[in-house]
Amino acid sequence: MSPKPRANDVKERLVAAAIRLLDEGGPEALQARKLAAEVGVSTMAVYTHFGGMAALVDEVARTGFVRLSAWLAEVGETDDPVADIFSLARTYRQAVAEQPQLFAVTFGQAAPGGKRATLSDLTTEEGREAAQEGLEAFDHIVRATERAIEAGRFRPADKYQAAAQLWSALHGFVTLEASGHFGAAEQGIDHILIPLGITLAVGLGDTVEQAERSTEAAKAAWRARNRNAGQGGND
Amino acid sequence: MSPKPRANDVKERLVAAAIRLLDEGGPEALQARKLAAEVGVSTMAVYTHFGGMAALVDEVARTGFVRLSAWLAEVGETDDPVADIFSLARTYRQAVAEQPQLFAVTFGQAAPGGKRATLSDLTTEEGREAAQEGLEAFDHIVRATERAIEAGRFRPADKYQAAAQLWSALHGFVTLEASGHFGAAEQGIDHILIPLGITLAVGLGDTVEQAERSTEAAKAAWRARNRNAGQGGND
DNA sequence: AGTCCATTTATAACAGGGTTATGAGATACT
DNA sequence: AGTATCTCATAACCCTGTTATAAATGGACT
Repeated sequence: MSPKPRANDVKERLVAAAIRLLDEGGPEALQARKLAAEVGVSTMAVYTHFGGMAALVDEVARTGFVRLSAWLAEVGETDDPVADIFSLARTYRQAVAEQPQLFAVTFGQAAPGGKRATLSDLTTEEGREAAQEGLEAFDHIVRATERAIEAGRFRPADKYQAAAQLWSALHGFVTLEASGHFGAAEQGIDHILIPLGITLAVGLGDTVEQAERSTEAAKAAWRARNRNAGQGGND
Repeated sequence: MSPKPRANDVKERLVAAAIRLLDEGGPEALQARKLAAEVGVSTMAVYTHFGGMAALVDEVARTGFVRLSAWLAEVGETDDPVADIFSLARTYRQAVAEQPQLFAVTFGQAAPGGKRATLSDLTTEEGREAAQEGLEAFDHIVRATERAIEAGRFRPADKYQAAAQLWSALHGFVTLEASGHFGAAEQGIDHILIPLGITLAVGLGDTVEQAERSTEAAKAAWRARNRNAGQGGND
């Protein structure tokens, strides 16, 4: 509705176009000339707004973290914190599965700039206040872990350390799956991710029975959510 | 001792130079002209021996898997399979910590070619025979897991699925640590990797006491191994 | 030994990227 | 209105992957 685009509207459109081209054509599609053509400006726009391709890619990576956080935020809290952890995991995996190229950049896998949002000493009292963008995603796991501890499902423990364990496992599974291991989608989830979640929950203090019940609860919540959202689930 | 280099000796020297430049200067140092200058040939060598930079990078990635496998193979088998799993994890992490750039390429994080050794359906009976290079590393984890199950430390389970859980967690920790999360080396190991290992072992059927004893055994073995090898441990 | 053929290699050019110099246009403020 | 600043298009520059071409090398066969 704006014939004359606003001042830094170009900036946002460049990032949007970058993500679009990235998803469609992979990292090689992230080219200044292609971006400029897509948005309808010259390559100079990249330099006036970002200073170079590296900074633009950094912004794309940051956007990935923001989207992941937003997605995880949509996972509400129920009275079963372990089920919530499963739901977070499923959502985390779903985000990466839907936009693998974007999150490959976000997780620093293809960023040429090399500068990535480091969470530094997340598990120590100190460096945690230096909360960057990426920390928000981790915080969702931390909070659910905290509730699991408070509810007695997990043994008393440092919530950050316990959450870091869950995050490591989840991130590893998602990364390996995105790299092509673990085969088709449902297979990886049913054969590895869910058993992995049960293993971790039990190892952190839950009972096998309760953990399995929580996976069923999370599955039901997932199905209900997809039905409402009307998303043609690709997994 | 060979004044005149053999025929495809250039090929090996190119890969060696690539790994050297990669470790020293990061992915940006992987340039045809720099490689050629380093080896003392023209850039044509890259094309006669590999067909292009993409294939050369693939070879570098493959070399990473080979080195990882070789390193894991050095971890012997003791009568404590859970301790062996800890030792494998420590070794896996050590390899990545010592050559982060190489394994960033190996794990497909920076490969522009996009073609990576996919392990496909590792957890199904079928696709496992299509054993690629990278499978050897995974096999070490599978075998240790199998022994843990046979020894009664882990509950009876599909060894591939259980090993895939361990691999996911380990790979996730290593990846996140290499990205700068989890802070300094010892911190990440003591605060996250070891507790994560205990959590997984317990979740798979081990007792807390036995799992903790195995971590101590693995620590002792690690110290003894570093003493003998005389490696100035950076972790 | 001499000749032929395949492979390897160097040189030089091409193509496609990121980046920069420069000036024109637009925008905002006085 | 005038001026300063920001934004952007044009055109060039440099660097990197790649390729065309021909020289050189080395082995195989007669």
